[in-house]
Amino acid sequence: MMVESASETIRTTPSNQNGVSSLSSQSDGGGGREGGSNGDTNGEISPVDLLHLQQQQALQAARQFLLQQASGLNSPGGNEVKQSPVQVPVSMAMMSPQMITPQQMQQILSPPQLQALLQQQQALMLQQVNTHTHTHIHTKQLGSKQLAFQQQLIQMQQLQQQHILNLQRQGLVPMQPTATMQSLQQGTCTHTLLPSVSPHSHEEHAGSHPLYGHGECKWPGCEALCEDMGQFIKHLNNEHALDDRSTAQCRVQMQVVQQLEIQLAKESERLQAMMAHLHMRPSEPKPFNQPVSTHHDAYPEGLPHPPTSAAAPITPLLHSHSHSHTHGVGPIRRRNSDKYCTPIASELAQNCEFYKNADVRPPFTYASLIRHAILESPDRQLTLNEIYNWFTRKFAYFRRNTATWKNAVRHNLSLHKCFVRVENVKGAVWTVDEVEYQKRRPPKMTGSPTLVKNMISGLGFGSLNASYQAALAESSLSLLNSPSLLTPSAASLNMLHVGHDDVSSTVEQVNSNGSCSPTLSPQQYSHQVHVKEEPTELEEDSRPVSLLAGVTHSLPLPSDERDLEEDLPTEELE
DNA sequence: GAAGAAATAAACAGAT
DNA sequence: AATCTGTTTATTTCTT
Repeated sequence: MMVESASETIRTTPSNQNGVSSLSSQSDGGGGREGGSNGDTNGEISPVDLLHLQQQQALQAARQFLLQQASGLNSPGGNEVKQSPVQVPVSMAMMSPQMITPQQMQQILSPPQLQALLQQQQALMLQQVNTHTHTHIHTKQLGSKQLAFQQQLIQMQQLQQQHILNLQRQGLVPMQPTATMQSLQQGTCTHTLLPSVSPHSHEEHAGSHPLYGHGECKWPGCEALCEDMGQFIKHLNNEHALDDRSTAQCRVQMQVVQQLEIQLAKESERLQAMMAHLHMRPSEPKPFNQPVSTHHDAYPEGLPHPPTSAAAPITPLLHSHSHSHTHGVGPIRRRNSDKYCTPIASELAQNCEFYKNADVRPPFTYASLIRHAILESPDRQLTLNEIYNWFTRKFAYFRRNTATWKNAVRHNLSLHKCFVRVENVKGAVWTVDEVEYQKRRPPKMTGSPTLVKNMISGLGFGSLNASYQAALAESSLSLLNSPSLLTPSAASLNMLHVGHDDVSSTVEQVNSNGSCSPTLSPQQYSHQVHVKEEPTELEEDSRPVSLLAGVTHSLPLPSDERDLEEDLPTEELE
C-alpha cells in the first residue's frame, strides 16, 4: 500500500473539504460493462468435414486478409467479387491445406483483423445469398458450404467478441458500447445485416468525390474505371445505388473503420508502453480527443476556474493514477497519499502545459515540488525567490494565494532536513540533500507484501508498472540535471531493490560517491550549512533514486522541461 | 481510533 | 519601517 508509487495510484480521494469541486477520477473510468457471454457456439452440426472446411476457409481468409493488409486496405484484389470487399473465394479457401485452427488464427490475427475478416466473410455470404437466391432465404436452404460459412462466421464472431471483451477488460480498448458492440451483435446474425441500415446519401460533389480517384471508383471492391466525374456519378448511381448490397457494404465499411479505430487505439497504447519501457517521453499527451482511455484516470472533473479557455486546453493525462486533487482557491488542504513519492517529474513532464495554464492544484506535496524545482535548476540550487518563481511559472494555481503557499514553501524548506540552505556569496540558496530526501520516503516499495503479491499475481501489474514507470521517469528526469551518472548496475540494483538495507545502502553509496547527491555542487558557496533536525524521520527508504540514469541520459530531454528551464528568467519577481 | 504526514496559519527574529 | 527570509509552533485534515 505504501509503495510510494503504488500509493499514488490511489490518489483518488478528493480531499475536498471546501466544497470546491475536486478533481476526482471522473466517472468514465472505463466503466464498461462487459457483456459477459459471447454467446454460445451453436455448432452442434459440426461434422468433421464442416470443421475442416471452416478451418481451411479461415486459414485462407486469414492469409488473404493479411496479404490485403500488407498491400493496403483499398486494394481490392479479387475481380470476380466486385460488389464487396470480399476477396476470399470459396474455391481458393477450399484449396488451401489445413494448417491453422480457428484458435490459432485467433492468436495470429489481431481483433481488428479478425473482425475485418469476419466482415469479409459476411459480405461474401451476402453476396452469394444475393446472387444465388433472390429473396427469401432461409438458413436451412443454404448449401453445406454456406452452412459451414455461417458457422464459421458465428464462431469467428464469438472469438472476436471475446477478444474485444478481453481487451476491454484490460482497458486496452475503449469501450464503445454503442457502436462496436452493437455492430458486432448485429453482425452475429447475418440476416439482420440486410435491410437495417439506411444508408446515407451519396453526396455528389462537383469537383471531387471521396469515392472517386485516379479514374477509378473507390467503392470497396469496385475499381470500375470512370473517365470523368460525370461518368463516375452515373456509375455510382447505377452500380452502387441504395440496395441491400450497397447497404451491406456500407456497413462493412463502417465496421472496418471502427476496427481500425480500435486498432489505432491499441497501437497507440502499445507505442506508449514501448516508449515508457524505453524511458522515453510517452506519447500520451498528444491531442487525442477521445481519451484512448486506457487510463482509468481522472480527468479533472470540475475546473473551478475553467482554465481560461484557450489557455489550458490540455487535459492532464495524469498517468497511471488518478488524482483528485482538491483544488480550488484559497486555503485548501490537500492531502495526497503520494507524499514524497510522486513521480513528479514524469507527471510534470506530461502535464506541464496543463498545470501551467489550468488553475488546478498540482497533486504534489510542497516538498516534492520544491525538490523538483531545485533539481531542475542548472546548478541544482535555487534561492527562495527562484523557487517562488518556479512555482508561479509552472503552476497557474500558485499564481494565486501567494501568501499561503509561499509560507508553506518556506515552512517546508525549513522543516525538512532534505532541504539544505547554503550561504552563497550573493545570498543563500537552497539545495536538496537527496539522501535525506530519499530517507524520508516510505520504503514500502521493497518489502511490501502486498506489492510482492501484486507482482507475483500480476494483478496489480498494470498500476505497478505504471507507477514504476512514473517513478522511473521521475528519477531519471531528476538525474538529467545531474552531471553524474549512475552505473547501470547500480541502477538495476536500485530498481530491483531487494531489501531495505540493500537499497538504502546502494543509495547511500551512490550519493556518497559524490555523484548523485545534488546536495553540494561545491562551487562558490559553502559557508554555513545549517543542519536541521528532521522532525519526521522515518524508515530509510528504498525508493529508486536514480534508475537507469545512464540510459536516460542518452535520451532526448523532454522538450518542455528543457524549454521551461531555458526560458527561465532567472530573477523575475512576481 | 491512533499515529503520522502534510497543509495551513501564525508568531517571531534576523537581514536587507 | 517595511519587507523578505527563515525558524518554529500549533492546528487541522487526511491517510494508513
